[in-house]
Amino acid sequence: MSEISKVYDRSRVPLYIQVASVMRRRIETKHWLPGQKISTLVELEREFEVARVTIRQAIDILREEGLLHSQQGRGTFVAETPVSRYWFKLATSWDALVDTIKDNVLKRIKVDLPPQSPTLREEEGELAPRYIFMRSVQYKDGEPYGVVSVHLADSVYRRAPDDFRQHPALSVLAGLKGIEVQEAHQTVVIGSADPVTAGLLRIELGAPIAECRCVVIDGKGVAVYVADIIYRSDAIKLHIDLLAGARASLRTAARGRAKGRAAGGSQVPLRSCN
Amino acid sequence: MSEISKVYDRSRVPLYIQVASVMRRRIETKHWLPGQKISTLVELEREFEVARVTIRQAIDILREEGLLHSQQGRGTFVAETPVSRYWFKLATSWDALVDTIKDNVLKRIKVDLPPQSPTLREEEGELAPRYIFMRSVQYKDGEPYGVVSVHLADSVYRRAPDDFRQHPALSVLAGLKGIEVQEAHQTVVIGSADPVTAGLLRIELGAPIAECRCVVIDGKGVAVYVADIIYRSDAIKLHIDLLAGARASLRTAARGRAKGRAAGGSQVPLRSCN
DNA sequence: CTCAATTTGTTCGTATGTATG
DNA sequence: ACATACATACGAACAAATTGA
Repeated sequence: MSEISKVYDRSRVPLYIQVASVMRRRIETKHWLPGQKISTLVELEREFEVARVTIRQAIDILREEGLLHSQQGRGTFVAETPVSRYWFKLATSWDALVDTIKDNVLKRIKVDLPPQSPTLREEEGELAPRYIFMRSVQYKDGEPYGVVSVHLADSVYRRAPDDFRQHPALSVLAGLKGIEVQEAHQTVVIGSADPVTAGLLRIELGAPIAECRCVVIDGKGVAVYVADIIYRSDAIKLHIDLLAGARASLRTAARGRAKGRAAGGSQVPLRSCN
Repeated sequence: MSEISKVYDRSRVPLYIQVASVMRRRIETKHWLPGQKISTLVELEREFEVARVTIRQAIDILREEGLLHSQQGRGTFVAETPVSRYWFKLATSWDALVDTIKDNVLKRIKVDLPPQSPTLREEEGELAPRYIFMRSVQYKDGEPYGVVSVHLADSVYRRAPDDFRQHPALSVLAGLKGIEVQEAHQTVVIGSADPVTAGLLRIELGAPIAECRCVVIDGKGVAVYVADIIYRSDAIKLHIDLLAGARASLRTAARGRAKGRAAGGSQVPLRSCN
């Protein structure tokens, strides 16, 4: 048995779907450029070590998706205008997070059996006595890309019920006076869509998703905001500035030394150490 | 047509695999608790609106994975010791990154046609004149979980060729004197495995993966280290302290006021340069 | 202990989908 | 396009183990 068929065998997914997913990826990663003619059926047959019909089935899928178009006698070509992916930048700081969500387009979803309170891990603070539960779907260009399920401490909710009903909870929370935020963190893992999520995001059951959990802990150690956010995996991108901490320190230090001086330019001096 | 079968129809993946993935998720999210008896076949039949045999096939998959076990006449139960997933914490700062990889278990892979130099985007700095290309696979408990493809500037490589051959490039780089790091960032998106990656990581073709790109830019604006790292999606977890920037500022400000006080504990003083 | 209800395990027939040559 | 082989999915019927009345 050849190397490549061992890879296929690892999967229970039909061959032509696997082949399609590989070709789709080549287009997305610009390995196959827009407008370019892709390999001939014969070449693909040899490369993937599958029958011609299987290649054709894979190409059919991508044609339906608008990623390829074929012309008899000429060949198969990559579409000129591939869909843009990974447009949503996951926030990595409080300010960025509040900023990105402040003018989100979202639609509230009714939940039949709202959970009374969130289930917290040890490091996620203490439970508040009462929570409000809300769920909404985020849209871009009419396409859903995220589902947000929020547990908001009732005490916080009562401060501005109308605002919380109409606007993203976190941005309302950030604007409230007198709330001391002791901790705010977000964890991200990759999971797969359950039927409810798949329905809301209009993706396949079991399709990869990014599961984000965002917890805000107040000055007393109480988790006042607990959000489970699920994004389509092809919508999001994460950009981490590995030197951000150092940069922030420098900025503050500089500010401390020469008070009021701007942190100057886009470049930072940094790392001449070692 | 019912709601749920609409969801199924969106996918070309076999039904029993979809059902299995939903049930797997319930176990992972503790919706079904360890040791608990899950719904009977008849109930599951009704819930998923599929035939009994299909439910059985799904359960068979999870039994093979060690997540479920059934007993005739009693029922089907969630395993007591579900496999731990998401154990690898993706680093979000330079120090954490250097720290996590410094004693990695990895195996070098020979690459037939190493690319001459990386393809950089605008924000990723200037190309160095020459690069060395290396690829390795990272293991935990004999299981592969990551593939690292590194382009290292030749000028840097020559500083310590032996070290670079034997140890993770980034930790060697971090230890080199006189290298000024101007930028270091990492972007993460979710993709799907191509045949080569699937083979190396022993996952299905098209299975979800985390694609990380890590770029280090030196003082002259040259990208000296460009790594494409691919992780199995079920291996990694990302923890973001949203207040890290603010915290770092505070820390430095405090240090500025009371000069010379050690940053305490086993933590490296770090970045006290400049 | 037996009986009935419950629950998983197995098998058949049929129809359609997948993959090859 | 065709013939062949195997996988997927359904519904139904029956067998075997477990439980509790």
